[in-house]
Amino acid sequence: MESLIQERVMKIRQFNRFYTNIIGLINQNILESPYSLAEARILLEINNAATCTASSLVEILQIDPGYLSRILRRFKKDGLIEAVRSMTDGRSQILNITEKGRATFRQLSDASSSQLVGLLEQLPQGAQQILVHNMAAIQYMLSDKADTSITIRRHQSGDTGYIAYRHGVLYEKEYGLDHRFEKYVLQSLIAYLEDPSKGEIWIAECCGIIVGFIGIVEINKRTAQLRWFLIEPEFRGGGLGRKLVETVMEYCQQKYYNHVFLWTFKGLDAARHLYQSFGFNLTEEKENDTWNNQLIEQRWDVMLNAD
Amino acid sequence: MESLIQERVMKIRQFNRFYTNIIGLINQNILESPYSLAEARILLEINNAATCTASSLVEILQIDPGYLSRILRRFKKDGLIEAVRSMTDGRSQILNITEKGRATFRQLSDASSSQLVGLLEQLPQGAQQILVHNMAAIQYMLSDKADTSITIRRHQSGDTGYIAYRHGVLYEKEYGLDHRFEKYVLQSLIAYLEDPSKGEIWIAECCGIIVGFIGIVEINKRTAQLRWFLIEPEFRGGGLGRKLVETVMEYCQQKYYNHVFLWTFKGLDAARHLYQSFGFNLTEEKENDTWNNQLIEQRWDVMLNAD
DNA sequence: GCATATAGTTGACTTTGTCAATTATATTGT
DNA sequence: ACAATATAATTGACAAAGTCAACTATATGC
Repeated sequence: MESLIQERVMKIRQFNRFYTNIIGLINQNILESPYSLAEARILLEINNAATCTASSLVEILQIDPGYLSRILRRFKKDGLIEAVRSMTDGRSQILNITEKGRATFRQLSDASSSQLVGLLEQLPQGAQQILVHNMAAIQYMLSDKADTSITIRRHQSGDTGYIAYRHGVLYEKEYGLDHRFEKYVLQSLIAYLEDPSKGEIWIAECCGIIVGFIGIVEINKRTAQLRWFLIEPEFRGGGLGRKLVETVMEYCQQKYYNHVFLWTFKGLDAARHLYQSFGFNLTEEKENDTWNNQLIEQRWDVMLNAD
Repeated sequence: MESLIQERVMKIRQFNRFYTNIIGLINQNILESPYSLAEARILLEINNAATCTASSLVEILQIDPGYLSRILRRFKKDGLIEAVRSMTDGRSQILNITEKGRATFRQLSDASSSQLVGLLEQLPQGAQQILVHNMAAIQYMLSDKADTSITIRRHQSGDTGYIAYRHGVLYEKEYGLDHRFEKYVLQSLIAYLEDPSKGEIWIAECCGIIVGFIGIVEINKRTAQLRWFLIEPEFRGGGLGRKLVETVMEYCQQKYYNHVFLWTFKGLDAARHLYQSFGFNLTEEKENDTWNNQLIEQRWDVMLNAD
């Protein structure tokens, strides 16, 4: 566990070194201009901000006030900005960009844009989109307002396909199951879609990505089968499984099912503990003869008290 | 089209500003140490490289030779590195990190690691993984050795689920189709999985991400139906559709199918042109009565010459 | 073996950034 | 009302970071 986070840290640091170079590359043309990186950054801020004072720049850009003062003096001398004393506070002065300043800013901006366009054009359209999307995801996750909690929602279009997709990929990797298992999962999902009112699917999402799911289908008025329970490997061991089973069991109570069962494979210790803690008992074991003879299937049942 | 790339450039620049701050945050503790960022970077390079000379550092780190020389002098004085004249080239000297240098490096490294651990620990395990994964993807796509070409492969476990998933999501968004359509797609996929030898699925991937697919199923010895043809919106208009249809048509020739047909929806002009260019003719039109009465379904057929 | 190239160093310099002191205005508590 | 304190912006003095050209020593090509 400790080495897992160390590995991630290593990868992030590697990315940081890599991306520092990329940023350096993109900023190169600014370094070739008569303005420094800091100056360009200041001009950008003055250009974009509605109202801007030296002290607000100090705060936003974490820059030394003295240093800033001199840069602003140069900007004024060059006619890029104008400073007018604030009406409400005689100490501070509002910084406004001039037409010339705007032009200069645009020039700097265009130069670094064309650098970026060059970088993007080496990628096909779709890959560009993926790149930008990945950046947005990183930005979101590292921003303080990121909601990295796991949310659970009901079924939406495409979910059944996604469930089959992840079952296919993960059960092949973990148990060597092939297309026959894939077909079996698809069939079970069709049974649900025949009459969605006779069942439900819950999808757990984190940062817009599906990280786990669970479902229930009615077998008869009092009996329901728990199905399609899967947590993405990276999200296991964090209590998400318990949360999903809880959600299902509550639903069953509401629907007055007094008997719930499920089929699983032998050997999943974490899952066994989870089922046991909800009162499930092992009721049947059989060798799997269609997908993989090594696998032992287990049936677990629980009776719910009417209360 | 032009504004699309401009928008991406804007987003990347925003990410760059954001990430520059993140990197600054992580490097903060190095700035608090008696070594500068550049010095830490140099020490890292000497520590990691098998053999290292001043000139190799100049090239890797793009640093001024004079500046580097002085930094190395200080490192030698502090006992962090040792320089021995190269056997093979009397001009250059091999830089070796000493035990003390390694300790110093580890200290700097640990400090910035702990900063990163703090950042990571605000995220759940799985989200950490997603973050690192996104970074790796960016790094891969922007590196010169990135293969951003689109590759086409055959069916693997999970693909049918993925096909259903994307159909469900995109056909709901684009045509408002609901779970009944989702079920229809699943059913068609099951028919394929019943006997995978009577059909085939091709998956187009870019940078490890599925960006489109197509399939074929045998109807009888001489007739096959083209199915599950979908290109992710961002990857449309780049010739991928043609490439996929081509792949299918070649397969049909090999299998001696002389008649291929498909069902599609009216109004997809790009698709119509594509089908026509492969010799397909519109043979049937009917209102769709199960999913959406607004939609007109079309059947297209083509006879292949035996050659 | 001479011209040229490369590895590394040094001196002189510019740019970039920091820190404390200073002036002018604003705010707060009594 | 006004003294104490806080904030906005500037300035001088300085330190750190980085650049450039000149220089020494060794290597390489013709």
